[in-house]
Amino acid sequence: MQITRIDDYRWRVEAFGRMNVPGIVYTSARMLDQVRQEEALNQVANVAVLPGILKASMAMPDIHWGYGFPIGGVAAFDWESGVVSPGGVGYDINCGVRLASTDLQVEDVRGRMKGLVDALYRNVPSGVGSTGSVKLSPKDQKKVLAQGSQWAVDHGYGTDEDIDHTEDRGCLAHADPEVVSQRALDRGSNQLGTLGSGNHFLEVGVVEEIFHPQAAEIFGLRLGQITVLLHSGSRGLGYQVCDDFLAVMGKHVKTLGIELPDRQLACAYIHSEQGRRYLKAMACAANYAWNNRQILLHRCRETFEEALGISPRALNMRLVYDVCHNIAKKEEHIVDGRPRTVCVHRKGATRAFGPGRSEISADYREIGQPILIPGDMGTASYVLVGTEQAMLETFGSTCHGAGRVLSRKAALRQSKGRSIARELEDQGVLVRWTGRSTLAEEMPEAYKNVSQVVDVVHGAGISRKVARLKPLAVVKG
DNA sequence: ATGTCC
Repeated sequence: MQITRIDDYRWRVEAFGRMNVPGIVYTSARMLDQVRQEEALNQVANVAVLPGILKASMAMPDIHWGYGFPIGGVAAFDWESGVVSPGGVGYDINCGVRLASTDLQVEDVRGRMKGLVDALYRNVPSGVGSTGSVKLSPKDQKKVLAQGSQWAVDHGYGTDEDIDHTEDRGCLAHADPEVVSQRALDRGSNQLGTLGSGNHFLEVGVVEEIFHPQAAEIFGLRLGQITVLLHSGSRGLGYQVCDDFLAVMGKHVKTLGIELPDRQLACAYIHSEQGRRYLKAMACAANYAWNNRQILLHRCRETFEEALGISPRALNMRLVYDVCHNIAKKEEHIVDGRPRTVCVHRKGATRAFGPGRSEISADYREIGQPILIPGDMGTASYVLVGTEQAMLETFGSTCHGAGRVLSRKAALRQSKGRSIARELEDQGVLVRWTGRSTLAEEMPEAYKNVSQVVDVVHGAGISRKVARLKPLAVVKG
């Protein structure tokens, strides 16, 4: 594999073998060494072999090894001649992040964080297999899958503004519950309003620095403000949809005569029966995830009010934005100077639409889309804004987080004999968690430096820094 | 990520 430096932030994986396009990796000289040791670069090259891929197989600076496609990967396929692949979306369909602002300043919660985080831990179910308080009839469950966030708001979990400030208004329109397996439906029947485990979290933070005052003001962010950041996905339902369609496509792809460099790249042409069914089922899982995050936000509002003894009005917890970072979407982009309809796979990558795109909430359309980048639980999270450069280069996409550097196993090994909770507390971060090994697997050293990751996408111009948030309290699954 | 092995 030959890798050529383009500039300070871009490296090209030269096309070889059956690659249709080159790979482009957004990174820095410093982080490239970490990437080189991984299988992830081979995965970037593998994706370039798939039929109908346009421009390049791209990777963001938080790239790491994933199922088939790398996490941090962006790949767009021609809508007419290209493929869709469950591995290009990931097991957690519409895993995503939402950020809420409040009218509280950090002084207002000083000395009250312990009570708050205990209440959040009590009220927001977390951990593998956790179940929530929202019970769905089979009929309601299908409505959730078809309607996404709207179902939650219609049932008292949130406001119309929440929907305005959610990517795709919290609903992919082509969702068809009839193509979702009974097993997936069963797994999702009692998990709405639950956090999940692994890297999913609920974080109370404070706005620590502002880089782009105009965008920060439009997004409703100011220094010293208390914020809530939620990271969760489609739980067991999305996992099952992915699993079901990997099996379908694994079989199907063998009939197509596409020679895959990796079986995990199982795919189908977008217009095939299998491709269309996957996209319909994926949309259902995406809608489930938006509904889930909407209910989680509602629980946060209730819990802040209860734990701090304040009114909804005094709290004024408003959704800044909700972004998904595991999805395949039909979008219009300019490719080689002409408009094309494409299927963009963002796997551990965030939409980063620049100013003017009609898909962005009217409140933000002039400045660009808010982008939410969670870091590790001890360091920081970032708010960015989408740019015209992202539209030109990356199909309007950017990074999604810090990205792992240690496997879960390696993190466990390195944390032996330490108290990660104590270490975090010493750094001013209160943590509550469910899983036995979650904190160790998720310790700050298991991740790349999020500031370095963000500096790459900012430096490359595919998004722009708006604000940095510092965690004060974290609930993990 | 995941009822972390139907």
